[in-house]
Amino acid sequence: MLDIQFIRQNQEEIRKAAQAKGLHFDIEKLFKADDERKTLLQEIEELKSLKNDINDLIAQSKTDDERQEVIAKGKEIKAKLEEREPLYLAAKCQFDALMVQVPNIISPDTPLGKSDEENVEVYNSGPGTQFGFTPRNHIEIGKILDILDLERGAKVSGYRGYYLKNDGALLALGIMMYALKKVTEKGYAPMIPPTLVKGFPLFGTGYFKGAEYDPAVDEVYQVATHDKEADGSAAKEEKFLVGTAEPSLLAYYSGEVLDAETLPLRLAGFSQCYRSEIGSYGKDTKGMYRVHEFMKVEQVVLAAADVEEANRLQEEMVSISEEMHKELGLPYRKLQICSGDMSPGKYRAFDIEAWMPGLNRYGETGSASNFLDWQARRLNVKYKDKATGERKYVYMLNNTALPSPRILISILENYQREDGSVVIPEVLRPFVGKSIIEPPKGTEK
RNA sequence: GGAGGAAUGGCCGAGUGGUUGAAGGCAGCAGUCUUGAAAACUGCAGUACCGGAAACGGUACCGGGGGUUCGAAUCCCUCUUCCUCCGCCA
Repeated sequence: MLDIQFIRQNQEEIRKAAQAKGLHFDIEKLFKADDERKTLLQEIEELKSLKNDINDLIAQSKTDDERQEVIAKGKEIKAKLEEREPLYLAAKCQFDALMVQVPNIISPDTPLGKSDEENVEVYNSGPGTQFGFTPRNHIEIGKILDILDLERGAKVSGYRGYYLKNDGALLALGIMMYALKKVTEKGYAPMIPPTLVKGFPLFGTGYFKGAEYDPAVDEVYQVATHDKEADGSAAKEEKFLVGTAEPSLLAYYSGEVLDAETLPLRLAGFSQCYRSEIGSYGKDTKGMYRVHEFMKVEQVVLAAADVEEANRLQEEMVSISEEMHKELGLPYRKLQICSGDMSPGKYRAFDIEAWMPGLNRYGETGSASNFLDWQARRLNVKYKDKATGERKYVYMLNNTALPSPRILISILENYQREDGSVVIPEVLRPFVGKSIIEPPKGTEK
């Protein structure tokens, strides 16, 4: 969400951003709704002002007749208000619905493009791992090493379900522990946030495509509502499963005014992540590349309202992800996301993609986004500017530190040897307790 | 799951239908006094939205939502959160 004043002052830029992102947004309709809302608001406030005068008139009235006259006047005003108020509410409702759809502007360095094919590679760590044999994919490796079971995963959990077993389980958690330690060293406060949340954190961060949750388009799981209507009280509770720690981490400060001196706030959350993948039927159907639940360490930053500072913090986060890819010895590249591949709220975005030999391509293992104040307005997080004493919305940014299963894919496939065994990257060895994962005895062919 | 209690400004805390955006206190800011500090005294101080170049004016806000009334912090309904006790349980 943006500020209506800002939208009016920067309408050309917003029009351009909407077009570049491939969104259809009628800005004139918004302005009309705003005008209508304001006209009605003024009318109502005037009536209310008259209504408030009644109190004084009552106090001044000396006789009972005078008093009755004033009360009659009050009744008249009340009737007028009752007629106007629904009109105002409808106008405001219309305005709010449009406001929520206004896309954020895009940074000047964002490449224009229609889809992910036009993302721009800004760094490449070099050619992928070379093998003296035909490399296997992580599914085959997982089977040989008895660390991944997709069949039973599907049996128990359903489509895209999986079990990580034995050293696979240790390796997955090791990746998480490694990432959490790394970002903690870099000054990000580690957190284990809730994954079962109310609607507002997801609305606030932009994970609901509209103003309300829509199971037909939103990639979010809704947990069955607990409906107590049977016993007379109509208590309903909507809960959702987060797809990343980002909503929980950012909503932590919702409704608060932060002390400017604490900014930038750097947080890192470890969480299980749930994704319905509702728009991805038939995409990446094999293995654990695209799954319904996985573990991830996510970083977020709440910063002062300064674009350059925010961009710098975004780069700081990306560089931490890059450092981890390097330490893990994974070939990777860095992409700047083009306008058409950016969600409405984003100002500037980068992806990290690790090389996955078994898939013979790069696969997304991280994404760093700068939203400026777009999320902070929805979540209502401000800070008090030290110099002016003014309250401003913070700028919010997020970045994948490491996602467990996708990094696991890249590790298994890059570190595989001809016999199916996998060398464990140095930095993860303390967590697994060994340097090589070998096929269980008696199973090698 | 059962039974009670509570929710007021940054904090504490008055206030049960009419100049209450809200007494009083603490903390905060500015000033007087002081060599400086403390103390004392004086003054200023909430947030959001609308109008305005500004000064300023208006409206709303006493956990959220709804209702009664000419008028609600105050009465009614409802939800949420917190506390206490009992029961149950990882």
